[in-house]
Amino acid sequence: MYGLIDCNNFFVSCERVFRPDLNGKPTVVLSNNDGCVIARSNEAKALGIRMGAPFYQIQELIKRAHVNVFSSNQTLYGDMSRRVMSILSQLVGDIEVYSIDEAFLNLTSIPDLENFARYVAEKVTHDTGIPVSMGVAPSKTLAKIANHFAKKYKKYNQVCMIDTEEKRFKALMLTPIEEVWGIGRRFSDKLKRQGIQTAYDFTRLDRHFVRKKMTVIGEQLWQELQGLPCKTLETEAQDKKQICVSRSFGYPVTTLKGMSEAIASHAGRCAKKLRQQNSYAASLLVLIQTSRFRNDLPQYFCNAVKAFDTPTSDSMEIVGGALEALKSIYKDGYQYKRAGVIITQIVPETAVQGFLFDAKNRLKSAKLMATIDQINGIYQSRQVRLAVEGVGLQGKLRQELLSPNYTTNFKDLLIVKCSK
DNA sequence: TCTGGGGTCCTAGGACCC
DNA sequence: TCTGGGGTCCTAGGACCC
Repeated sequence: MYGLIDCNNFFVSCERVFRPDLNGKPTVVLSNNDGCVIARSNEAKALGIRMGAPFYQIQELIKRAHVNVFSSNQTLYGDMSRRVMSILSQLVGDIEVYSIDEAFLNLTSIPDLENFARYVAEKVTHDTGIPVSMGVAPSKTLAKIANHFAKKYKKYNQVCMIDTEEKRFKALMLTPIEEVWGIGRRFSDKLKRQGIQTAYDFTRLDRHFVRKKMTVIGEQLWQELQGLPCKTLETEAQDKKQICVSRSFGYPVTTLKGMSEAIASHAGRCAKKLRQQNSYAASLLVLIQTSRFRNDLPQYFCNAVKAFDTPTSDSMEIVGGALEALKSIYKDGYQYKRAGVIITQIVPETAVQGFLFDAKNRLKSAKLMATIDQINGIYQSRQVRLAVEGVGLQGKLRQELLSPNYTTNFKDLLIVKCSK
């Protein structure tokens, strides 16, 4: 059996741990640049605030209903996530960290499953302050559905089990097809046109028909919903096949110098992530864009690829390559809104193919990078970086409603006062 | 004025090989 | 008139996830 544990309204819950006065009050968390809503408390959902709603469009409602608003504090959420996952690892052993707020658990051979699941959920909430829901079922896809019920209906008291055929049928019939994990907009529209409304209807389709229309992915889904597990638990973090850092700017960028700083900084971050998984990259892509929402301004979307003769993880080479690519596509006269760097053709350390005419002292560069990473590791920051990266992203982001880094910065530690 | 960021997998089709 | 058969690798595009 699989368990899926999922933190409720995660980003909002993180803020509430340190601001208990917000419990019961409508609260939302915004994306980068305070652009749109990416997390909502139940009270905010009840007000009709949509996921992804642009912030400026709901200003009035926010004021009228006294909604509490936060900028994205990824440092805080990342740290809270780490705490949740570490408790889960201690209790279960076999876990797959699926996203910042979700994990699959291997619950095979646990005797009193329901009580155990309840204990895990309560323990996480007790130790971190984050409310969670747990779904338990014979496949990951069914565990997702069970989790959904646990979250939606209070009577489940955090835990929903799909452990009999009767419960499975009932759950499938109550699940609209578009809510199934792995069915997005396109497939749900297509299926509905064929009269498929629920997950149950989907399981009644002919297997070969599903395979033909929705590839192996659809076929796997079909089997998982029957209670036949196809997706296994991936307990080891896999190396990334591509690494991407991209950001929208808080304010338009109109100069090559400004754009170079952003690209250099993104490339530097990519290189650091690449070294963290001990990999090397043979190619990167730089992209720059104007705002697609500004029809009144001239638009320009462009990207360029830079290939390396020898796969590298050296920040100087990667940043240099990215800037070279940028120069080949940059044009004056536009208000740029977004820039990004994507590293591709990633190979592990053991599979690096050398280049016959390579003139670079790779040993020396590796030592330098290791030293930089070590220094930055101590402070959990990027204090040491290339000068071309400038002051980095912080100056270009808009984050007007940022909460303190309660758990990662001494200056932001809460002070508890004892009253006499 | 103002609309996020980072990933994965699969398939079809083109280029190329013998 | 008629134009093989079997493969690999790469990329673009589609679909999906949180």
